[in-house]
Amino acid sequence: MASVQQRAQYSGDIASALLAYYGRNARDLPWRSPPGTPPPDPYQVWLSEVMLQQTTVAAVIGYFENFTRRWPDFASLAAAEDADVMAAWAGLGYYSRVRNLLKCARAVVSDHGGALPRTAAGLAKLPGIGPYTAAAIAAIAFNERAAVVDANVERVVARLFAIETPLPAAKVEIRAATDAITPARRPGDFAQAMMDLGASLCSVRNPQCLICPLQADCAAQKAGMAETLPRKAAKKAKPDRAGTAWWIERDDHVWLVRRPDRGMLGGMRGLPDDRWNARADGDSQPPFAADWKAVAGEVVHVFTHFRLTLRLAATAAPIDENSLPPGEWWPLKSLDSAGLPTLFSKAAKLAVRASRKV
DNA sequence: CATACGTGGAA
DNA sequence: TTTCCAAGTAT
Repeated sequence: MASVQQRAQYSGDIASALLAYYGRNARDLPWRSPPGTPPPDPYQVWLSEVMLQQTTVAAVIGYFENFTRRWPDFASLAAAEDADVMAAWAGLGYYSRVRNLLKCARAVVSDHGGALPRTAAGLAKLPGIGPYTAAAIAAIAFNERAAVVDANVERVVARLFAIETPLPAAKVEIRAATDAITPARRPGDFAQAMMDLGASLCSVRNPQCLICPLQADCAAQKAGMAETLPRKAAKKAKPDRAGTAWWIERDDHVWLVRRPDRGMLGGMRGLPDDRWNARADGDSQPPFAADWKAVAGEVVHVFTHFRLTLRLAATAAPIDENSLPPGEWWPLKSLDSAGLPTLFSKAAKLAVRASRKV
């Protein structure tokens, strides 16, 4: 296998071939500027990169449009109400991202004069910005020659250099190889081109090597092993958990709570529940004594590391306000704007549907 | 280094 | 139906 030093002499060819490909095939995305043109607004680069963490382009586009319309810059986002921003993020997942998004916007305004730091090292000190996002913003918005390594780039680079070490152990080697082929000119276009390539031709399954612009440079293609790279450790099985949520209804309103900042769906609105979690079932204890009736049906929801079966129990009897957990009455007719994460959105639909039948 | 942390689409 | 996994970060 070629050393990183030996690889470096090929970097110009790889970058040139890739940038030429990008010039013809770049996807037109709302947070992008066309290939070879001045960089986009750093605020939009940052917002899109955070939204795109572990999230598909298709899922992000609508959220990006909504956020930039409501909060077009750091100042407006920093001044927004937490609950409004959290609700606008609902459904996108990984909710620590939106908590850190607000922290970051406020830090930019209060500690950085309203503008992002212009280097990857400076960016990486901000909440929610790790090694990938720092490098991506620095390269795309500020033209820094930073090595941008996401899952797409890991796959492309592992194949280019036939790196057979399994992930995550291979990360150090992959990052060095990425750095060696990253050009000083147009590093942002190069990074986005690598990610576009990984998202299209250099896919996990059935890579289209025969029409790949880097085919001539690809060691894995030469060895006939492209589809087998990168190697990864096997995944663990997801445990099954069960829990109960409590549907408390009065005068066409339902009682919603705000979840603790830490842990699952942290900081988001939700139905009161019996504290189910990844390690244990809920305790089935209702928040107060009442005539609880099981709602027909259940919600099955799959999280990253466990599968939850959520049952629903409802009460509409006269309710002692003092016995309710901290929360708020939410009008049933505007439940869509409550910003419920998908688990509770499913549960609410179940409850509403069941009550209509009765 | 391992684990917690969402969601929906594709095969 | 099941499995994989996507522009990762924080701890």
